[in-house]
Amino acid sequence: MPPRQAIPRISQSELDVMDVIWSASRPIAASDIVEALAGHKDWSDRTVKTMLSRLVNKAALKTEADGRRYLYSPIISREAYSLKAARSLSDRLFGGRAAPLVAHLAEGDGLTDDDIAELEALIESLKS
Amino acid sequence: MPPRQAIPRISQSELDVMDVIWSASRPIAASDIVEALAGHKDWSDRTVKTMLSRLVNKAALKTEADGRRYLYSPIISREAYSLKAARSLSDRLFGGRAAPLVAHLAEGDGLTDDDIAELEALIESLKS
DNA sequence: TTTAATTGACCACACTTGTAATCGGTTTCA
DNA sequence: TGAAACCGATTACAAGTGTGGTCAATTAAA
Repeated sequence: MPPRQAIPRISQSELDVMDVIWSASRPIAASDIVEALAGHKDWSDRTVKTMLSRLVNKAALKTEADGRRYLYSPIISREAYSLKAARSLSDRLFGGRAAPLVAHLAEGDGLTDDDIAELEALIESLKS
Repeated sequence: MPPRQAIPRISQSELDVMDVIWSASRPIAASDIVEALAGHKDWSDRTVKTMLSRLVNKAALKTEADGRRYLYSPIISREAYSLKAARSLSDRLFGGRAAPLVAHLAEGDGLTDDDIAELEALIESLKS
């Protein structure tokens, strides 16, 4: 049995950092992460560095040396994390049932026509 | 404009307490909450009391006196909280789109046939 | 009526999170 | 070649969280 990968708890802000790294889809340097975040987050570069260390510590990221700096890449995939988060929300608040969750999202214009079409196709494909 | 109810951040453990109170659907005493949690949570009653105070502080619960004790009831409804949480998850991890979220839940036997049927009916009703 | 149990109020303490500052070693540019 | 810039490591510090202890008042029981 391989040591099953436990998915660590990733905080809100840490998730913003993970997002950049997931999107990069290749090992990426801290400076590039800082730059990518600069648009929508008003963080000092030290703050981003702290997040990176913490994420490495909790085994969400790994590093490889590149000269005197590191390149960061995910250990936890976006898929794995999203799955865990979705499952946990659904279990915790909707008794594990997807329909009420979707119904909730639908309330208050939460779903566009495209969403609905997409969902319909998905349901169709699940019925087999 | 009525002072729009801001939904406070409720932590994981606090949510367990809220769950009991939501399920009670009537004002409920601390001792009953402790008892209800005893099954699946290994908490001291002091711990539960602390949660209750914090929840009252963050305006998620209100109290009414009943003799020398309090009865607790929700200010935040389960609906409101669930909606907020679902919306936030969907935005943060799935770009606000419901279909990938449902697709994720579907992976790994996340959805039963009943779920799928229910979803289908829901989708049908949304198409209008 | 003295004692034990109950209740909310207040206090404690380590860990996490958000948000950095400082330090000590490299580079690189003037 | 000496100063400036850059990098990761280490440290800081307040607020939030998980978990529970102490206290004072009250009530119920012996």
